Amino acid sequence: MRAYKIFIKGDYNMEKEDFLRSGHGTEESHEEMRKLDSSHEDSHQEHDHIIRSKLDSTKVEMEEAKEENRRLKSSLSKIKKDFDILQAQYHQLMVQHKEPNKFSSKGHHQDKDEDEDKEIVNEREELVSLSLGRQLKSPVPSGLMTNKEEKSKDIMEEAGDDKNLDDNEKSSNQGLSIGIEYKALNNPNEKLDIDHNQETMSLKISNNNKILSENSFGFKNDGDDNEDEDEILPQNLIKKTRVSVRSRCETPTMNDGCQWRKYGQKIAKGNPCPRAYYRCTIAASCPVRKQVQRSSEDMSILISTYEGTHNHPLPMSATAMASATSAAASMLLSGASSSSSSTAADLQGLNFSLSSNNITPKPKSPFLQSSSSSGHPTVTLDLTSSSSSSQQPFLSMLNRFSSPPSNVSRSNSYPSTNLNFSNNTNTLMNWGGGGGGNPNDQYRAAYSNINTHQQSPYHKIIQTRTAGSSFDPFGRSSSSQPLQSNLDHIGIKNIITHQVPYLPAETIKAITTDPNFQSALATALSSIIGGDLKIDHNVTRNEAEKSP
DNA sequence: CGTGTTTGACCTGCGC
DNA sequence: GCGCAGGTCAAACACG
Repeated sequence: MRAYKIFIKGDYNMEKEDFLRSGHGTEESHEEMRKLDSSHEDSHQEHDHIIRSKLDSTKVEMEEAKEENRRLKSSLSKIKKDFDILQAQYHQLMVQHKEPNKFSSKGHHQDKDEDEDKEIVNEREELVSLSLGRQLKSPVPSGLMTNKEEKSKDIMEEAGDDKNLDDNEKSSNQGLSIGIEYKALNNPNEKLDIDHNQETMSLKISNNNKILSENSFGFKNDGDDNEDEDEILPQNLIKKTRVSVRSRCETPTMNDGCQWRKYGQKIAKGNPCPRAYYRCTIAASCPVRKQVQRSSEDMSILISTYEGTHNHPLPMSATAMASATSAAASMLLSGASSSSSSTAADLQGLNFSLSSNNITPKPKSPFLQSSSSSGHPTVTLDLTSSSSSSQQPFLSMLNRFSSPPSNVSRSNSYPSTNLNFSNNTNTLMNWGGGGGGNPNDQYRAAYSNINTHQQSPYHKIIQTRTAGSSFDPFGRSSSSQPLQSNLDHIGIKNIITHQVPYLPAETIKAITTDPNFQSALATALSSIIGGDLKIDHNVTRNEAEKSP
């Protein structure tokens, strides 16, 4: 029996010879040989049968694969249809918003020809920088624009996608554009590459008719311009705006992806906990500072205050933080420049509200917090509020956008914005995980949620991009992205078709309706959430709204 | 030995 | 002008 089995697998002739050599030369052995031959036929048939069965199974698998392909094709076509519809709706919306804003955004640069508009549009579309807030197409911001930004602009003009021109132009007509884009500094042609070792970010903020301020939280490609801008820009007469992040963290410092060096420590008045001073060490000349202090009210709350502008490429996890702080800064600055009335906008369930006057101290929105630290206008990202719905932290977090934080200081010295990204998980403490390491890994980490939680609410935000083009969450144009990226547009309709109920201030409206802003914010949020949170894919926004 | 932290001294801005 | 508090500097120290 053992020999038969060997025949099936092995060399029949060899086994037969061995069998003869083994001394079986009698009739009995002949009988055995006949049995062996017949068994060989049986084994051969068995072999054929196995092959046939394998073929059948392979055919079945192929059929399944074909069916899967058909399903994917159909879903893709459906997505494309949805996308087209949404694109049209977005166009319609933007046209509606375009008319009233036309004057303010183009009022003082009507002499600019259309080519320049398109140029800037392309720039806005493809800038490596994080462009937050309102940006005007005037010679003034060109002074703000660093050489590298101009280079990137040129690069983008080369690689510009005319498909997106209309949308971006409409956005820019509102004087607002928020986007994060990356480029390879050394090789512009690698702009679309996933490798972001050389990615840089910058942030430019300007008003419709005047530059508000060089934002302190974005990332410029050339930090040497800081001083010049400080001299040029009147808004820099006020102290640098800060972003304060309140979070529950047991560790001495919050991992925000940047590398910091401690240079001082002080016992601040009114707080027994010492305040630590850090500066960014990724680049020697980086002016960014960070203060870390525990709250006197709740020792478990860590308050990290950021100030300054990075002048170097950042790790992906740090850019996520930058996105969040930039969004907060944008809120602050837009609020400071807009009318005194409170403003609000509904962004995919994120009730972005903002009020910006120094006259009415009481905030009408969760984001209005008039706080100032040493005369610095301060934006507070509050990550500290506890949540009972741990299963859907992000949804809860979104919902808490409409509830004012209870533990934010307030004063009237400067306008301040408070973003309540409340959550009860310590995963928030890790902005993308790891204080450095391979930027690609961080990039993948930041994307992990996006790719695996396509139905999650923030994923829908992340995937909302300017119509006609495919962007990754960091704003890079990625029309050549693989299928996954295209599929990621699934959620786009949820944001565009969601009508903004009331838009008192066009600035906030423009900010919150700008897909680039949504992307930047979502990027930050996705990094906040990290890979630890499991978002229920089946949760709808209505369900999210039900949660407390 | 290089890098990061600690800590007292010093500088600066603001309010009185 | 003075005092206070926030912020920064830099030498000493610790650590891998």
